[in-house]
Amino acid sequence: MSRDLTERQQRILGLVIQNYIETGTPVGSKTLVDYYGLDFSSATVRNDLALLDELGLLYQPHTSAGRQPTEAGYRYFVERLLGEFHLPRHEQQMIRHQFHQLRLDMSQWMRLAAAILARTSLGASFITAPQPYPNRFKHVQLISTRGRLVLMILVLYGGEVKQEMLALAEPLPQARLSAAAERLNTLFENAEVEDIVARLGQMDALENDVMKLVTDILQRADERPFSDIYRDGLINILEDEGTRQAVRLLEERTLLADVLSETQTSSGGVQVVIGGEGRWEALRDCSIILSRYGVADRLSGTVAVIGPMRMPYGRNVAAVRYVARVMSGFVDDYYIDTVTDNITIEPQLTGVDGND
Amino acid sequence: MSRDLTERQQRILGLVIQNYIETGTPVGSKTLVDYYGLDFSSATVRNDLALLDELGLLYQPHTSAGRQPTEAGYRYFVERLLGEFHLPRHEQQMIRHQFHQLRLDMSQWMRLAAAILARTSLGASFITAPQPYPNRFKHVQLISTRGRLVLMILVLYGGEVKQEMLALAEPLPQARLSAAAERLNTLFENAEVEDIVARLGQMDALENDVMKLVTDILQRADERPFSDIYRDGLINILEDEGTRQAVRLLEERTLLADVLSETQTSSGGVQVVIGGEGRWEALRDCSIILSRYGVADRLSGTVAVIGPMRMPYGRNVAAVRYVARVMSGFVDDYYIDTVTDNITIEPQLTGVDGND
DNA sequence: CGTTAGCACTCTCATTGCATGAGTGCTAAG
DNA sequence: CTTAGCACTCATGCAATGAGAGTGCTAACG
Repeated sequence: MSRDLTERQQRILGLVIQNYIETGTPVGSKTLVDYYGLDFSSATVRNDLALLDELGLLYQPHTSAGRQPTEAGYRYFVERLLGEFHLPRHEQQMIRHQFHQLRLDMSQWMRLAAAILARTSLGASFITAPQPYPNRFKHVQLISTRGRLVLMILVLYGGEVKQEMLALAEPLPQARLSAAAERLNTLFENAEVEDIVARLGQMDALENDVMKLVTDILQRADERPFSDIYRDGLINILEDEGTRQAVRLLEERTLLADVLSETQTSSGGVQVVIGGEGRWEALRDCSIILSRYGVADRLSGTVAVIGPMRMPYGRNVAAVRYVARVMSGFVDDYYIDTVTDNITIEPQLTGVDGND
Repeated sequence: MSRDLTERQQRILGLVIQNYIETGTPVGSKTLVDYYGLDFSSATVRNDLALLDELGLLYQPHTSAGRQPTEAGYRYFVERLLGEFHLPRHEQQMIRHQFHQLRLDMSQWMRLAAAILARTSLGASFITAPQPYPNRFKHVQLISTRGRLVLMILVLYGGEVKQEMLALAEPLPQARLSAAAERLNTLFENAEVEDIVARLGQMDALENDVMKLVTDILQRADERPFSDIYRDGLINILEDEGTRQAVRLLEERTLLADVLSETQTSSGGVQVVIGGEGRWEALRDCSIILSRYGVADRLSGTVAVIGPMRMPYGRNVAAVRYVARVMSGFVDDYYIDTVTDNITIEPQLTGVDGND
């Protein structure tokens, strides 16, 4: 850490990592010189390797083996050596094209986003639905079904639609239900949970039941975020025992919530979590590339790629950034909001400019 | 196949399979006699083993090893040797209790059903949403959002709720949208796709646009069924290379659709697919236990457990059967339908009675 | 004729020893 | 500071070996 690396040392570090990412085997001084036609000798390289080893950026799995990157090595690589990289134009085009095949439905977009990332990264991917903050009431609809059962459909600002059955004390005609819904819609337009809670008990039984259920749903949505999530490419990370553990992240909502809340606290940069950062055992051998998307502070979700620590960072960061940007565009264009001066999240890699 | 097995041979076959399921290692004649205190000698057992081997029910991985079941062996076991088995009362109670903690929402039920099966089977599980047949229009709602954008919410008989944005030619006030929705609701009450298609072009522009989108959605739902599916317990099947392949089934919708359409053609029995039945390469080393649930022929989904061929069939069949029954109850009680004389699917194992 | 004891035989699996070679660190010279 | 040379280390692959589990077969038995 302390002193900065010389240019040659940086170059050697970069080549080791690049080669290790390609081949998966520890890389030695001779390989390095031969393969990349370096204009200094293997002995020189050895000296630098020893230094990088001492700095904790590289290590050898055993005495007579070549070097491979440590977590710190990857981190140095990602933060300082990874140049600007964008998806080739035609790939961008293809992605945009696929999105434009779809109709205007967030769940379809999310599914496709996950699929695209899984395919281009050869890792697993996930994407969480844009969470509005705070949740606000937009519209409720009551649909008479059978006997005392009523289907309640709740629309929130942000565009989320929740549905749930409601059992009445006695059957009521659809007209009565529609009237109640209409009244509630004008009464609670744009209300937050607290507003609704405060006014419970001031309505008739039906309306009160409905709004009670609405508050339940809203509170639940706050307590258990990230419930709406699409995954893909699991099959890609099942080969190695190490990456396989990452499936936990995708299956256990608590772990996912934990990771998501500890990262991405800041704005819209692409963030790279390497080797679980010592905090998440299940991610010990994995890296996650994630980015927020949506409308900053108001309506944002996370899109991510998970793969082995040994992954093509340049390419994958670019893919995540691009997909996040496309999704941000959709959210900005099509999502329901009260105001129109949205500021779409523009994913960048920390400190690196993300224009294309 | 030809001749029936003697009682002793059946018993030996059963014990071999039972022991193999427990230990995972090929089981030999001596182990069998010692472990289960059989009242005939190991030589006798050897003779029978040789016969069972010849019949293709058992095989030895190599000359000097014990026997283990073939696919045919498992099949014989499941179909003819597997006695009636039910979940212990307290487990049933616990499961019911967990369901009653939830509110009346199909997606929550499905999520829980998958979770319960994953936990009790120690395998992977999935459950598809009840598919109504045929899809019929119940209710549409148009919600003005921002500019020309309208959120359309479509409710189908069966209770499925679809949402999608609709871009109008020009902005319209909410009152106009509500009026149109109301008209469409009376006009198309209970209509199937064909009815709607037939009447396209007989309405004003707005109504036509809406119903065009509705038909699109309905047709798409028919073409790509099983889109609403919950999985759980993937982590349980990742250890063995063999079972790991089954993840494909859970990730690739086409494969899943293929398997589901080729099985469960009949009514509500619990069905066991062993080793892919020669048809599905990815399932070569797996077994699937599946059951329909819901309302026969009208509104049914599938619930299933996937695990290694070497799985505790008795227990898992019981679990699937029980969960399917509970879910059938929910569908019967709470789902929207035009008629009320539903016939809930009662899962049984083929030929075996499933009352409890 | 079905069952059982005895026995030779087969084949896997774990262990050991050994040779190979990649890659290192160190030293001394350029 | 860089480089050539060299002794050294250690994982890996291969062959040989022994132990043990389990078999099939034969002959005796009720």
